[in-house]
Amino acid sequence: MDWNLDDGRPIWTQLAEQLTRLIVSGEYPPGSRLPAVRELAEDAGVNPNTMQRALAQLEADGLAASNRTAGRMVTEDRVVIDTRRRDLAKKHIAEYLTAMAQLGYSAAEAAELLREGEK
Amino acid sequence: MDWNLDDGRPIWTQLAEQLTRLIVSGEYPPGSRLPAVRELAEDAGVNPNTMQRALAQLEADGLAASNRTAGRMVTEDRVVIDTRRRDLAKKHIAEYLTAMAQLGYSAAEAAELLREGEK
DNA sequence: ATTATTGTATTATTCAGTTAATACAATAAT
DNA sequence: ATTATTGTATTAACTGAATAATACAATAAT
Repeated sequence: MDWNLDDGRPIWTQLAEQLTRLIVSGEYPPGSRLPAVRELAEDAGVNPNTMQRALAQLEADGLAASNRTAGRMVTEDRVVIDTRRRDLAKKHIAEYLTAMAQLGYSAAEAAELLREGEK
Repeated sequence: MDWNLDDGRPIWTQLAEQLTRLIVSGEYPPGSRLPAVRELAEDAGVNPNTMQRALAQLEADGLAASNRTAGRMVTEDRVVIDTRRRDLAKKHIAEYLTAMAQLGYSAAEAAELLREGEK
């Protein structure tokens, strides 16, 4: 997969976000097993330590838990996952509106431009 | 003013973005004089070197130019400014749609949620 | 003419993020 | 029982971002 590690923010932060997206979008279903730390790290082209840090964040968020040698599992709690999905959506909506407002676009204009696709 | 230096990205990047917003939104009109580097730095609570770096970016973008001791002026070229404003808007639109798509929301849903405000 | 203010450049230091190279304990797989 | 794989921890080194402390040249203001 394409990990898209572009902007200047810490890599482990971006990795955590990416993993979170994979979970809330269902590509890593509830209760499923995540790839091993070393495997994920190689796939993303980062140091295992960096990936470990990202995964630690996922655990802190309650999205995953590790069973030591049995690997790491996505939480079975769909409420946690869905809540996270909705919260992220709300965050993106707010950020979009704020960004557009700072450019001088009203909320109505911001919504209208979305419908047009671009311009 | 509130500079909102929050996320983990380099501060000079965020400063440049903030200054750009002030210009494209018209708070720093075309041809007007920008505050001195040291003044801006103090206001933002950052080192003058860091603010200088942000301003260098603005010049590279053609949004401002320095007249040595006469201070630094916003470009008079309204086309440059307006183009930049539109490009930033397009970027935010694309980013919003991408972010929502990664969460599993269609473009229609993303637009709908905007209209509802939240949920 | 003198002074203050401007943008700019330089050097050193600190700090967080990242990589690297291991090491260890637990346990699934054989 | 042995081996391989798992998550985890540790230490060192490197890098870029940021701060700090200056310094300098140009010129507007006095």
